[in-house]
Amino acid sequence: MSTSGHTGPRARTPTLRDVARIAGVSVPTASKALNGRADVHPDTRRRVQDAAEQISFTPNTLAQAILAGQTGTVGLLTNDLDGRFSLPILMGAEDAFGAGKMSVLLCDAREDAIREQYHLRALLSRRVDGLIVVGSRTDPRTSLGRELPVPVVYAYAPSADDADCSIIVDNVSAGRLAVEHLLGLGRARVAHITGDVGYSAARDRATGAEAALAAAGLELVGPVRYGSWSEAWGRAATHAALDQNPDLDALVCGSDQIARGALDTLRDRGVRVPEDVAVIGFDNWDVLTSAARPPLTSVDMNFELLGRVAAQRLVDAIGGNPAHGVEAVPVRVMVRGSTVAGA
Amino acid sequence: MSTSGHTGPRARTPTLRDVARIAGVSVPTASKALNGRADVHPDTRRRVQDAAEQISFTPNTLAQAILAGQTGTVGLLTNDLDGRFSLPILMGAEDAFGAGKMSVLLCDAREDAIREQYHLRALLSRRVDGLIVVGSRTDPRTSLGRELPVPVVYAYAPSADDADCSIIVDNVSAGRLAVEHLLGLGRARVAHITGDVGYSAARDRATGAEAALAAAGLELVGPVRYGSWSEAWGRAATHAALDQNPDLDALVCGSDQIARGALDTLRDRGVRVPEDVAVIGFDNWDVLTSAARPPLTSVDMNFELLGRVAAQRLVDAIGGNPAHGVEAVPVRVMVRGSTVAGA
DNA sequence: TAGCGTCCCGAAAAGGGTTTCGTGGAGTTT
DNA sequence: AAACTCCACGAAACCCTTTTCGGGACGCTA
Repeated sequence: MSTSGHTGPRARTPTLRDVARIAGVSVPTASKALNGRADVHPDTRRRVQDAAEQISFTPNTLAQAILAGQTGTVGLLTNDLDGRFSLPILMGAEDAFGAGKMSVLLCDAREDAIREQYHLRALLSRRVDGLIVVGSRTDPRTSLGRELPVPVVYAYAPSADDADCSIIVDNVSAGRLAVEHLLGLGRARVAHITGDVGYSAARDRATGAEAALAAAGLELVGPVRYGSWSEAWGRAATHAALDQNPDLDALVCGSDQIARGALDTLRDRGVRVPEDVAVIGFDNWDVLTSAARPPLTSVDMNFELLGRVAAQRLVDAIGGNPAHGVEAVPVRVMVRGSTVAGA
Repeated sequence: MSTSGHTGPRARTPTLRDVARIAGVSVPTASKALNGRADVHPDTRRRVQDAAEQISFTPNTLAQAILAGQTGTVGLLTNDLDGRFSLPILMGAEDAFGAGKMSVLLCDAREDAIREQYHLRALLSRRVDGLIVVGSRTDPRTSLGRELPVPVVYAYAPSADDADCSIIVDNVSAGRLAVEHLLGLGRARVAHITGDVGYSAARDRATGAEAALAAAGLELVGPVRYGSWSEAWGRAATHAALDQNPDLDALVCGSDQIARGALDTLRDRGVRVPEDVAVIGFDNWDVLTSAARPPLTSVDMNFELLGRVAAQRLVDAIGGNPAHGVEAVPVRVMVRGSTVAGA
């Protein structure tokens, strides 16, 4: 019968008291020695450090947190972990926090208000120092309230309460930049195919696109074609757009998926990209853009930066400098072969 | 200059002592009242509950954890948050833990051993009750060691140490199931295009596919075509396969991306799918499969289940029943139009 | 009315760590 | 030798909660 440590009762994790006993000092002295405080004799400090090393002592962060009133943890309350927006935001935030000494508690509420409340209570009882709430759509969401004991930053989906701090992507700018990129390439007959009109992301991008055209004294070719965020819609709408306006020379597609569908239809109809029609998408989702034929130019919404900015604002708020209102993160055009040949 | 309460110094979070004071009882009595312990007069209990409600008291989980020696948190140490494998595993685990009262601390080591050690120390100092380590490849990884003070479950990438507990996807079965699906449809001339030969996932799937053919007295048409996990390779390899074996009637593609490339090439060459050639992919990545023309049949690797199983094994281990060795979760074929017309 | 049992409640300890403050000893000065 | 200073260490208090245990008040019985 094996009685190896591996299967036997797990050894109690060593405490500062163990370190102090081995080093032959009191617990407070051991604490001071390990934390680099003054008033400890160099020889004593070394003995304590050796003892700590010997038993692989790690200070119990929980005990420290109780004293300090700060846990060094933040809650990341997402609503659509599955979606492609939450993940890069989460990565950016994890990155920004991890660089400091913050740890991230992750919860997925899955768009369920009940579950969100449940997780909120759990996070608060764990005494997180702050909270980032990540939405799954750009449409405003209800605030968690002003009475929370910790600061909150809303990411992607802004809070409906302007007193809250929200970090969002700038969809109007994104639409504008997309069109400006096309205009800069000499295109002038631009059509727009996009997703569900119920999404403010779709409406905002259309607004930006039309504004950029208006600034150049132009208009969209044909109506804004709202539909769904799918390749199938991209294919169907592109057929319709070409049928109605055979002379269009650029397509702004509301998402990379729609753009992929558009590319397929253009290819099927023998329309050359980018020579005859330039195509641009949104989101810069690598798996879709780089594999397309030709590779797809896309507006990168900078989700990871958004996550980092949200984390930074939260750290600021925890430090006593809360921000209020909505802040938009800049976007950028990733140029590939669907707008510039050979790019 | 606003001096509203919102921007002022944040109120100290209420403690059990506050509740006790308001209710006019001692702290222990308040504790017993709120925790449903006996030996509390009903009237007293109600007074305490009212007081707690009144100041939105939430017990400090940290203090409870120090007493109990259990924090109710687990560490999720991923290496490729960006990849499409980690996320569903993470979701499954979050789901399984969240249903209990476990909270998840998320860290991303990004394939960096230094960063992994750093995060490991941070998690241990937070006294997590257990750890799930998610790899980014199916190839075995070095163990974190047997001397850790908490149980560890490895997910996706198994530990090289068989004494550890690892949960993996069954790539051999996946390859076998893919071929069996095709054989069941009456196909007999099956070619295999897959990704980087350096990935055990690619080799294992090929092994399973060849085994299933051998069991039916058949062989692969042409060699296993290893390449990269990209649409471009799928397109190129499909051309090569068709040139060498124009009579093939089924393509097993090592990933959905490769399969998308294959579909494009088949379409370009006027080969009908699934009538002339059936195509099957792996991973069942929705954005790729459902948007394909026709929709792509794919082997679902059940990542979310993998995450849930890993979470369950970890909970078992924390409860004193550790599992050892490697456990594979079952996979399943999601049938769509690329193998069965109209499906 | 003395004694006994119940029912509630609170004092004390525990858990791991940090901080404040007091004290003992050694070394220095007059 | 007495007085003083300074260094290094430890006792005690603290953070928040839970658990154990002791005891006061009360009602009931003999």
